[in-house]
Amino acid sequence: MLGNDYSGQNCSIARSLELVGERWTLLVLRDAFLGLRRFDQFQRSLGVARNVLAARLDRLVGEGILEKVPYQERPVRHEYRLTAKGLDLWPVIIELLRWGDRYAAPAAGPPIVIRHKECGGELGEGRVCTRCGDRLQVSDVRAEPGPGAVPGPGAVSLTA
Amino acid sequence: MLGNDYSGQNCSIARSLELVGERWTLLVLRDAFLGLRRFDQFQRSLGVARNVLAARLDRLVGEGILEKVPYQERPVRHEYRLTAKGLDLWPVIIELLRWGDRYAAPAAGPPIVIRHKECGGELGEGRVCTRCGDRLQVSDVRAEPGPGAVPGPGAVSLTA
DNA sequence: ACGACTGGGTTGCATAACAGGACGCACCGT
DNA sequence: ACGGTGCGTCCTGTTATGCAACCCAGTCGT
Repeated sequence: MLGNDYSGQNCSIARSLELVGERWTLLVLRDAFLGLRRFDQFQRSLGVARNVLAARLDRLVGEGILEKVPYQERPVRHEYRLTAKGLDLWPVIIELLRWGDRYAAPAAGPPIVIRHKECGGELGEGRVCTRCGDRLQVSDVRAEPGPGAVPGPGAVSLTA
Repeated sequence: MLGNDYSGQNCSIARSLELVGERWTLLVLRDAFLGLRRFDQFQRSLGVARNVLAARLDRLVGEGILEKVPYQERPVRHEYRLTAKGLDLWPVIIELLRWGDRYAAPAAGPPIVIRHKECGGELGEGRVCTRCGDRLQVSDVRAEPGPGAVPGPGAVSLTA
């Protein structure tokens, strides 16, 4: 970080931002929630410089938000998965998504819609399903292309 | 922003972060939700460089998240207030606060507690009051010093 | 009348972070 | 042997940030 970090703030928001507030970090996490796992997937999806991506992933692993698990030997390859701590950032991501949908979506509508897997209802205020009224967790939903989606290869799964 | 902005992402999260994801911006907004209004209040509270603060406030005013209203003439002095668009960022701030409380709070506990004004219950999951079960809006709550608070002059009001 | 003070900035410089591209390296398929 | 993939590291130039100094209008104390 820069010389003047957010310390001395005694505020949980500042401490959260200290961990996930760096440029690209929340977008890496968004992609992780969308099911991306591997270095190159993140890199292609974000277009971020590879050194910066490596630094962010390392940081997130160091903070226990992602974990690096080998998915093959010879050569050893790792994938980055959300830990419980990382999965708990889901509400933050969702509220950013909702605000962006309301105030910064393309004219066509939101590019992504979050739906309750069970009943197909959309996720609404307070992360409650607008159809059945359940409070939704990350594992209860899937992401679908919305009216403002553009075609192209996109990940879809949202769950771990 | 830097050369490579988050554009080309067609994602509401990226668009949100484009507006509020810069360093200090979300902390400025946190302070605005805590009732701070004036340049010097923000500056003292955050310890941010004055030029950076001026740039962030200008940006937020330009995006319609804050508005600059005069509170005296001769000399003209302005204060920065949250607009409706800005107030709608409350859920984002709250979820960051909750995550930080869970994973990055001091041992003593969270420095700030959000309570339902009417019944005194704490704000819980999904921004629902843990006592009376109401879904809470920004105007329904107040911020109080929590177990991990440190003494000192702090704003408290949370509402506009 | 004069200097100090306050609120609200602007300017200039040094440093840290970022973007972009080249490079490395172990393996795999052919 | 050769090209390709997965995952990075290194180098270099550009951008943003931190920091301190400065400015300006008005107001207050003496």
